[in-house]
Amino acid sequence: MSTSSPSTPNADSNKRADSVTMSDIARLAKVSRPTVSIVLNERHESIGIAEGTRLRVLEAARELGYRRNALARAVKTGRSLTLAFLAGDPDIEYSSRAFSGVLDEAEGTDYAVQRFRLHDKSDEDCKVVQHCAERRVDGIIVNDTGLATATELIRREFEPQVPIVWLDPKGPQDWGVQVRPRDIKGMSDAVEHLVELGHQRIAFVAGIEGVGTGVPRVKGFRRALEAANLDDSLVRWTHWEEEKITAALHELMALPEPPTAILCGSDAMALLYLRELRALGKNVPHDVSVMGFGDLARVAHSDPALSTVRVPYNEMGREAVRQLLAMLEDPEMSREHREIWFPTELVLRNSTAPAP
Amino acid sequence: MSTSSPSTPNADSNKRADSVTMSDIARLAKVSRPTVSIVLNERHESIGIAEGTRLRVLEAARELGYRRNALARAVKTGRSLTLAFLAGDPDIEYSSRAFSGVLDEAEGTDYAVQRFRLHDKSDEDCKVVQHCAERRVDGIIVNDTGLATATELIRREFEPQVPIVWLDPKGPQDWGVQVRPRDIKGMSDAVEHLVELGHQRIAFVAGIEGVGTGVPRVKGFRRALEAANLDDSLVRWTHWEEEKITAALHELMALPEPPTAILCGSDAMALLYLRELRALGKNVPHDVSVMGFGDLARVAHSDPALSTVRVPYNEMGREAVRQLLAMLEDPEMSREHREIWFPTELVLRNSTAPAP
DNA sequence: ATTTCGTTCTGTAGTGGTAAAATTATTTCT
DNA sequence: AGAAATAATTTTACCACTACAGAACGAAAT
Repeated sequence: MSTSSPSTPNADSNKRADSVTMSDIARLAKVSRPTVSIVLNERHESIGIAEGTRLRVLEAARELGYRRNALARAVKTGRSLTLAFLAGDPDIEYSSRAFSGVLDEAEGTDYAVQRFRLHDKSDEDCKVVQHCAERRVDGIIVNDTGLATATELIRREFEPQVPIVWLDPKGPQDWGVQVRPRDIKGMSDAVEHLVELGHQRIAFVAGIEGVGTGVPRVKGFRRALEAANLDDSLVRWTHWEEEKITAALHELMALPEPPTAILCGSDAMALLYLRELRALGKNVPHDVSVMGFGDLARVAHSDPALSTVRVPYNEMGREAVRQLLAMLEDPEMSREHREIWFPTELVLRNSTAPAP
Repeated sequence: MSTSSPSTPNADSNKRADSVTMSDIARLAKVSRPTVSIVLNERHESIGIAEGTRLRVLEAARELGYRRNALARAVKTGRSLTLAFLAGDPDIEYSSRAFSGVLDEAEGTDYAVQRFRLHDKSDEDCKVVQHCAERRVDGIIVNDTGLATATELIRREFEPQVPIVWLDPKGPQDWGVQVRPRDIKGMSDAVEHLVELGHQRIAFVAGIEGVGTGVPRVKGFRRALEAANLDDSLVRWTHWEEEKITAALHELMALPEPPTAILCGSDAMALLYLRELRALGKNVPHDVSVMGFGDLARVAHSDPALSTVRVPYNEMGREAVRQLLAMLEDPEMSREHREIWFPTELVLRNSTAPAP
């Protein structure tokens, strides 16, 4: 047998440095492995372990520098103590703020968070979702999925086994647990603020017609203007392309009776308009008031500082985790269809002023 | 094939997550469990499985909707196929850009990424690091650790078992694999640019003296000014507090011979100065040139658009993963002390102009 | 026909842990 | 003191999977 073994040098280097196991502790503390398990998981309340033994095990664990093996544990218990956060690129502020909230809330629990990136391209997303499934995550938070196919993909893969929370999903959805901002209310608050300032001609420039956050925001816009008996015809859809966004502004300002206030579908758009209006020789806020939506960190430092509607992404991320944990506690909760609404907040800075 | 009955193979959900296992496939395909393992892991090249058997297993797996259990696999193989990314808050753009690169590069491999948050508070970080250790991650990327204690904590926990890559560590470090930007070169490039524009009085406002990124950047600043035979005395340290940053600007501009160009330790500071200089009635860039450092996404849209030094965080994140994977391939590499330097790039926009 | 060989597959024994039943040790009660 | 009750451990089994030795089989070589 050992006469002609191929001399591969993988004899010991191939094996990963094997860490300390419960068996090692058991040997040192002169107890059985399950005893170690009971002690280290603090199940001695219900099982009963002599104090002396307990301390001996603890001491042995400390001495050997033992770290629990969450993987092995997960195999047996069927719970990986891992949550998945599926979203687009991490350097988009909306999703990173939500993610920050997720980490906030996950901290202090035993859950770790795995980050997966969605692409809105169904074949790549399919792989990501499978990858996620193979990890046996206990719960899933999905943020920022524009594509209906991804939604369906995720649903098919995980429902009803794995609880899912939809964080600010882009469209309406008649199933699952959803955490959403009160976009309608947020926008109508913004309109009311402008109306109070005496504005009569108010425009709203949104993203893609009929899709995403624009829909409820336009609804809020129209609702508030109707309530104030004002013209709600100044809605423009732009597809988020910078040229089209700029074109929309130029078109509005070239109107015989141009708007005295412009609401933007996003903060990014509002920042662009601040610059663009300056280029047009308009003073914000004295000639035109501008408001954004979202309250990105940077809009507090624009010039003028942007008035906007704060969407509490961070808190929403926290809530998503809370919901998930509740569903893990009580599987019955997973079956319910729930929508949790988060209030937005009017943030008034210097880009809004009384109508000229 | 497509006429398979929609019969659910496992009993009603009395048990929590009873997913399909290899045993189920083995039963259906009438082979043993190891055979299934060989087929599904595509080890048939070296083991040898008849094509008919292989297809039968594959078909059975498809029919049952099998998903590999990465956890169980990890327990046996000792590799979790998971990387950890330790950093501060995810909504800091620097770290989220690096994280984006990490995800870019991890995609397409079998590795998933777990995100842990560091706090620069040693007791909380200690818990995080332990948590991370329990997950048996295969490799670790650490970004943005200001505190030396965290560095030491991580080192003690994981070295030399688990390969670590330090992504833009804040201080010098004589061990481990480090991925760093060429701060010195970046700053001296910036100075050279200003010198070419005819500036003679150039100031640099940095963060905390002797700590972090300010150190190499000041070095680059001094080096370039010396080379140009210019005064390098206009260095100010501010501790990153907004009032102190502003105070530094006022102090500089009140000088008998105020600087005609100001280099900032960060983009955020530069944006603040843009606003502050406008308030002082100065025109940027005609009266004063301003440059940032980092190239945050938003500085392209400031007014004027900020000239800055791009730090390729995304690419650095990618490199960190590549380094980690290389170390996992060849454990010998983990022992080396390596520094990988990434070139910065001068990004010239509209906040710099010839000296008045 | 026997040996040799290679392919294809299975049996067995892990991996590190947990759960529950079974066993042993220690009290308590009569 | 002996039985019963209780506490403290251990034994056994299992989780889903992988590694490896070796068995079963047929084909080629002798």
